[in-house]
Amino acid sequence: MEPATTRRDYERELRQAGIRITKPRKVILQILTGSEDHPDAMAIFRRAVKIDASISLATVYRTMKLLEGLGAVHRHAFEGGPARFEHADGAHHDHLIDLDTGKVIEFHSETIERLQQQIADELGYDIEHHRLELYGRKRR
Amino acid sequence: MEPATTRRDYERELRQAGIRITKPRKVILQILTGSEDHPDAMAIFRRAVKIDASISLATVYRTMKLLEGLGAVHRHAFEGGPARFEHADGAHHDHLIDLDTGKVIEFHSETIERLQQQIADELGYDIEHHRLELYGRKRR
DNA sequence: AATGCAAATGCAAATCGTTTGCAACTGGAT
DNA sequence: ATCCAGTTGCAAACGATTTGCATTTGCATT
Ligand SMILES: [Mn+2]
Ligand SMILES: [Mn+2]
Ligand SMILES: [Zn+2]
Ligand SMILES: [Zn+2]
Repeated sequence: MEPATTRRDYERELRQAGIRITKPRKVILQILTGSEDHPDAMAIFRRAVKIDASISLATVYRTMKLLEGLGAVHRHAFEGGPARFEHADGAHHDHLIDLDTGKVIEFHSETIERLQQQIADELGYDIEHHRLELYGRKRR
Repeated sequence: MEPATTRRDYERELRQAGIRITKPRKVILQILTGSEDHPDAMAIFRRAVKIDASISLATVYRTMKLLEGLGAVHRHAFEGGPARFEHADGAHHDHLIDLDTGKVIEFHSETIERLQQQIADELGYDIEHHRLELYGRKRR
């Protein structure tokens, strides 16, 4: 049977956007698509250095900005820390951040999404994007 | 008739929290309670200097942190810019940011709030606080 | 396979928003 | 009026991110 979703081919996408596939970009894309967490630039950099020791942090930042512009990654600015990233594969979701562990849990509510639309409608706005973050602690 | 809501007396609150009412704090509180917008530290500083030319930006930052800790102000980290503040008087609300003008529009949905609770419940979490920001443009 | 050149890189320095060390200065309790 | 811990202004430090620039590299062209 077929996989439920086809994985995006980011290198193809970059190429057809007229952007060069360089070694650092290959490495960073590989890290991004191979991770299911939300690493920050420094974490991506550390992982990248293991694959290609010559990569610089500046290039990680430049690449994240490039990929964000192409819609290939999402940037999150959770409270307190540096920006964190995730590949833009997969469906939209929002985040619950565990204040004790820093763990990020993904969730999605179609109802909330609809209500957001409705609110924007009533205010005469079109939503470009939004951000819903819940900060909490495990109940015990 | 009485006003619908009684305005908080921040100076009293500070005093009873064992915190000194200094001149810079008076000025900053006056600015905060007298504003209905969401100024950043530099904007607060500029307004403060007009009232007392000796105030420093460092004190604005220190005071904002102090007031935030006391629950007297809320800090927002909207996309792109520096942190912005508003006094914590009034009821909870979320924000719609106009991407063209930077204008911040407040809204509230009891239904969304309830759904957030429900989601956290199902994930076994207690929400400490949350952040819902809509970024959009005026429909035309 | 060699050439050419704009695009991309690494490095270090710069920038931005925010925080902090420290000596001088109050607020407010006595 | 005195006292002293809390608070201030200043400048320097900070962490995250961006940028200038000389060098390297992808890749389109021969
Ligand atoms: Mn996610
Ligand atoms: Mn508000
Ligand atoms: Zn959402
Ligand atoms: Zn809310």
